[in-house]
Amino acid sequence: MATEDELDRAFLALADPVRRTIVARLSRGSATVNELADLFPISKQAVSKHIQVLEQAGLVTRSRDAQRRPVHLAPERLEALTAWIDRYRLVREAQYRSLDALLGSSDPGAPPHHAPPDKEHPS
Amino acid sequence: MATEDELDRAFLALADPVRRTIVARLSRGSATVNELADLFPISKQAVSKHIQVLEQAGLVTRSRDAQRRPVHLAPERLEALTAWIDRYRLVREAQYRSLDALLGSSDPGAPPHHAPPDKEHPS
DNA sequence: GCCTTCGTCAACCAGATGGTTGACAACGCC
DNA sequence: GGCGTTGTCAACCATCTGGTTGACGAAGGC
Repeated sequence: MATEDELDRAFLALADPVRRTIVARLSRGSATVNELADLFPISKQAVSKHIQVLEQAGLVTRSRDAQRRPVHLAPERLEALTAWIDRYRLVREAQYRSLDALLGSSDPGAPPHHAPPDKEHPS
Repeated sequence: MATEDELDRAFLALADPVRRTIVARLSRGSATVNELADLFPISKQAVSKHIQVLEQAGLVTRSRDAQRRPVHLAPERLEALTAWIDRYRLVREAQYRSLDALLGSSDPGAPPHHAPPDKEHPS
């Protein structure tokens, strides 16, 4: 299970097309900084920073190979993200489905399909 | 399927503990801005901004109820996120598992477990 | 009609982010 | 030892973010 701060960093890391492309590339095998930099029209320093963000987010790891520092994907953290999302997605979809089945259809403009706002925090 | 820009906004939206808490709260039912603001020690204007971020990310929708504007979770976009993550997570874990089974164990410092970096972008 | 509640808009501020360039350390090849 | 390769560190800059406060529009209750 990831801490709040780890979730922060992991989601933030994926909120950038460059870093998502890096993840996609790494899912097909490790790569060096220069190899990854070839994928983008930005400097290798910028790519190095992106990798640091991914590393601090726990999404990638690095090893040593002479002067190279290959980057590898760390799927465990990805799994933690889907776990977080699914916790709320599934609850919600279950509500949708059960009530959609009940109501037949729902007004997309004002989705009622569930109990009135469960005010657990009234003023 | 979500566009790159939509993924950007959705991941960015979840990269904040306040917004994640809002999502968690909404998974148990809709809520108004003031109800959500009660959950945090910040102004309702700030919460309103967070909701705008979530709305532009496609993670929540809003409806009208007199002068209230209830916020509802939109699970479809959450589903798109897990779909994106799983695409790369599963590939990667399949590699891990098959090679872990093959090798018995792997050096965590320098995970080799697959073919040498598939250089599709050599200089 | 008046006032309260709900929510947003605008202006502003401190700090983080993503990019640049330049210098430099580490390693291996000759 | 000298050189090319790989990658990082530091300084700098423009832009975005998350928060504030203050004013204001919209909808109902009285």
